[in-house]
Amino acid sequence: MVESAETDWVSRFADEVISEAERRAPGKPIVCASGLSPSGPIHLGNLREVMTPHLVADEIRRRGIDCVHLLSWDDYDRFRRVPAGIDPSWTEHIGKPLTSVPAPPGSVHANWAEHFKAPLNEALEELGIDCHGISQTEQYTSGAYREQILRAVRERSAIDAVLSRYRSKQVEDYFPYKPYCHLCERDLTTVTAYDDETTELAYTCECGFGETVRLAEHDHGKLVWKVDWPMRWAHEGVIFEPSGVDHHSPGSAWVVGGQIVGEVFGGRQPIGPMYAFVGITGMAKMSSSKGDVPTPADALEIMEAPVLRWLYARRKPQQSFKIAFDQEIQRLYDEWDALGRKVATGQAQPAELAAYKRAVGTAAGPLPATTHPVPYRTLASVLDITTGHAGQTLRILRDLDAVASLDDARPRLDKAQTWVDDHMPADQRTRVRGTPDQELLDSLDPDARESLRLLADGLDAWTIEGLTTLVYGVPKVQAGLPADAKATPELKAAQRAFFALLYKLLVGRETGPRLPTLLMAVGADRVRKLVGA
RNA sequence: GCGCCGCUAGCUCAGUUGGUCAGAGCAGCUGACUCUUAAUCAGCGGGUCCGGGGUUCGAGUCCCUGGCGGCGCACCA
Repeated sequence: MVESAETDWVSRFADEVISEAERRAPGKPIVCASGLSPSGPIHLGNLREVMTPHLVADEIRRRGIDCVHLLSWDDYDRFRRVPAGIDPSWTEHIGKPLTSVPAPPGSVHANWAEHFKAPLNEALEELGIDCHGISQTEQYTSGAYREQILRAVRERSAIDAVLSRYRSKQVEDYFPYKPYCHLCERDLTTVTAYDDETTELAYTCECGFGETVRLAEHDHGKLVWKVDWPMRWAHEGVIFEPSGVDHHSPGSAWVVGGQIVGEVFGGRQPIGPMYAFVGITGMAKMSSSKGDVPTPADALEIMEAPVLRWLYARRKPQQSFKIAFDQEIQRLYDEWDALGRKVATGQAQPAELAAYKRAVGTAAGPLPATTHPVPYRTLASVLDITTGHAGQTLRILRDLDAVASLDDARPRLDKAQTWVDDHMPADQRTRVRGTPDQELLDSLDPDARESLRLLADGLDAWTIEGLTTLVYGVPKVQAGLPADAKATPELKAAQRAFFALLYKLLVGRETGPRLPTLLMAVGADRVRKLVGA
């Protein structure tokens, strides 16, 4: 399954990761990692956190090298704030681990963290991303990190020294471990004493509770983020883990972590590219109504998994890009189909080919594809005018592109349907008139009336091709020209005028979807009624 | 204050370790199809690679320095 030398960014990282892994941990499976906090919806920007290591891990696997992709769920992080739209009573949970906070009202999930993990896990499945989830709640509460915690606490002055290099205001009594209160579950605790010999730790909580525990057997707290992250690098032996730009400033987690991992945990910082943000276009409707940003699941509602993978694979991590929820998606799909044709005929450039292969499948095999991929813009147009009516849709698609059954056009057809329903701009939507525009009909001159009668009389030619000939032919007949007359400027003008009249009568606008398709979708009887015949 | 990213044809972007690197797609223009409509096809791209220095035989491609745009950090995650 090893492909010829692919020179894209994924391949280059894979090269680097493989050789680095041989130096650091020869013979062991290579570890790539992602980390996500399920504090809210996991959006498309967060997907880069998973997609980037996935692509690299997948490339490594394609080369036949053992590789694991860990997904650390920071579900032991504190619940920081109640998002807009959630019952204000959730305020009482602020400070608790995300796994100890009740899920939003109406959720079927056990707690806040699970509620937001579930949809992402489903999306990852659909995207063919194979990774191993690790719950930090389970890790911390099972004592998996106990040695590392003791080590960090023992070395707290060293950690403090690293952090002070970047701090603008100094802190007193730095302590890298935060206990969750045993009474109220929250982290409003303050460590008041610690004995390095006995590991006895005393804390008080804002709720009034206080106690002394032995850290060596205490599994109810966590290392602060800037220590937690490097601890995990060392603990898991992570070789590759990207992170967002927000972690790459001086004093930020990536920077201080790189020093702490070695000085405190005896490990090494992973190879870790910085990735830029992922933007969105055309989500006015959703973001305003739902009050949040689109998720991978939202994207997968309107585009197939390979296309979404392609967006992340074609751009280098440090390059920002936008995901289209507006009409741009049609252009995107055109580009995608064109790339598919180039690949099929061997015309694709090496980097294009690499991105394409990463998009359509993984080391485990190809992802589901649409058997008969009709252009997305065609699907959108057809679904718009048929309003999703299956029989009409099939009739038109069969005539248009020899689609044998709607299933052949799926799942792309379903994605386009969702796009039309949820994202197609209202001003582009086609609304076939319910009743004739009597005022307009009454104002028509004899020539125009004649043209409509000719159209109505010719509607028996009930195929796309027949209707095409008909609509172009009516003005010719009126001009006394034969049906196969060559187009002249005058004739073209007449045709355009005729089309405009039909659009006006059928959809109330000067323009619209191609007439043959529109006529077919509207149906002969209704067309006759609307043109007053 | 510190720092990161970007700035290449109208738009979106490709351009591995410096040497056919000045490119692609879209838009646009021209033309074809009995078809100038929101679904077709073919042809057409000389743009100061943000500006200014420098290194080099040679720099979008490295260094320095200005500019513009986007973003981040110092307390927390």
